[in-house]
Amino acid sequence: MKKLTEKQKKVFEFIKDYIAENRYPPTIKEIMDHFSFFSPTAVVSYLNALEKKGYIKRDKGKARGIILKEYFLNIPVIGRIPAGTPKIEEENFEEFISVSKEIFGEGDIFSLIVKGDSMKDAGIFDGDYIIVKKDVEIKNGDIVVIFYNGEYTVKYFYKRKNFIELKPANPSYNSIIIKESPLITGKVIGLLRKIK
Amino acid sequence: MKKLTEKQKKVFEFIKDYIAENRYPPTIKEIMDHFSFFSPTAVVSYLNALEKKGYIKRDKGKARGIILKEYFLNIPVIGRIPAGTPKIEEENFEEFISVSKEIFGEGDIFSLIVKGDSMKDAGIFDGDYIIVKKDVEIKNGDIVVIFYNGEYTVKYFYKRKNFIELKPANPSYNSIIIKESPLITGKVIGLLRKIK
DNA sequence: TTTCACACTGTAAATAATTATACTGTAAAT
DNA sequence: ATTTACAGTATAATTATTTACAGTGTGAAA
Repeated sequence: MKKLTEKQKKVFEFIKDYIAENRYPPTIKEIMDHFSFFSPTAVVSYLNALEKKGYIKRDKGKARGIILKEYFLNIPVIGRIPAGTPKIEEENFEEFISVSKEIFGEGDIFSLIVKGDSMKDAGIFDGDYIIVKKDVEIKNGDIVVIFYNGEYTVKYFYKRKNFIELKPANPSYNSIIIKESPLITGKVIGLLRKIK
Repeated sequence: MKKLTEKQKKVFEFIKDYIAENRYPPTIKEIMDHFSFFSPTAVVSYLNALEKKGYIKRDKGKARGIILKEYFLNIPVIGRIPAGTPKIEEENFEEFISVSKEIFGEGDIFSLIVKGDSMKDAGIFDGDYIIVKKDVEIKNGDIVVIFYNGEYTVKYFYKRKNFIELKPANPSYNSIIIKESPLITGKVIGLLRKIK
């Protein structure tokens, strides 16, 4: 991404701050007033520069049509998965986790609430929100969400010679060994925890 | 919070979806068009109902001045704290973590990136983003961020009879015992992890 | 070293388009 | 009896765009 000049940076920062405070973008006039410009054209030239350099996108003709490129990913949280429900597609989530795109990237991402302590040595505890990405290549050692025996579980994934090992991160539990190709829902790419 | 009628809910959902998609709120006309209303008054009556019931706030007179009440908390991420810098006030953060307010609540909250494995048995790993809240009461057993010996560290907090124990969650490390009252920066209320 | 293009940073003024509000009225549902 | 759920119309306010003009600095070419 191209570098901004000092003043461009200031304008960009103002837009960010404005959105953080007001939850909607500023108008050209509001930016103009804030910087004590005497003409909206001054602002427009900044917005053009910011857009050209890839920092914002503009919805032309629309009021407050300034969109920050570096922005958020809304992750739907599937609170309770009724055991035996293989479709997370049209889920009835109530919550969203919104995170800067830099954190988890983009893609088909959702969140599950972990039950149990079978992954505790991997730092995944009961009640944690795991961030799961669909449609990614699974490599040995990855933590995956699989649909197995009518339930969703989180395990380490290992492809062995003649079988697949789904290994918990807790010595109290045994690995699950399966012959057939498991129904992998996604790869765990992140975690979010609330601590009381 | 008062319950919404079916149609009010639909309008509210539309506003939420619109914002998720466009990053700025819809105009009255856009809502009107979406629901094929023939008059903006229809929309206004819905917005009034939503505001009265506490679901939105309106910035009167401003274009797209619809604000969702249930919204996000922007947590500044302080990437690297130069050892020996006791002020996190005017920090030079680059990142924000934006989370639904339901997750971590509200308040003076920031995030630090964990270095080291001294809290690994608490499920806090190297590279994790811990969510820290200032100005909260610290109780025994809480995980806290303290400024000690020119550095920030994360430890369990225990107030003993004649001293304070700052205990790591890793048998390889020893507790820090201090007599004087430590400079507690905040309490760890959450965690966010990226998994490669 | 000078010149020239070009990006950056603006002023000024007019216009077009978008957007919100206010008032009046109707009718069904709770 | 009040809330909910609209239509219709008019107007005010907000907001974006466009065109024209100009100074400053920077880097490259001559």
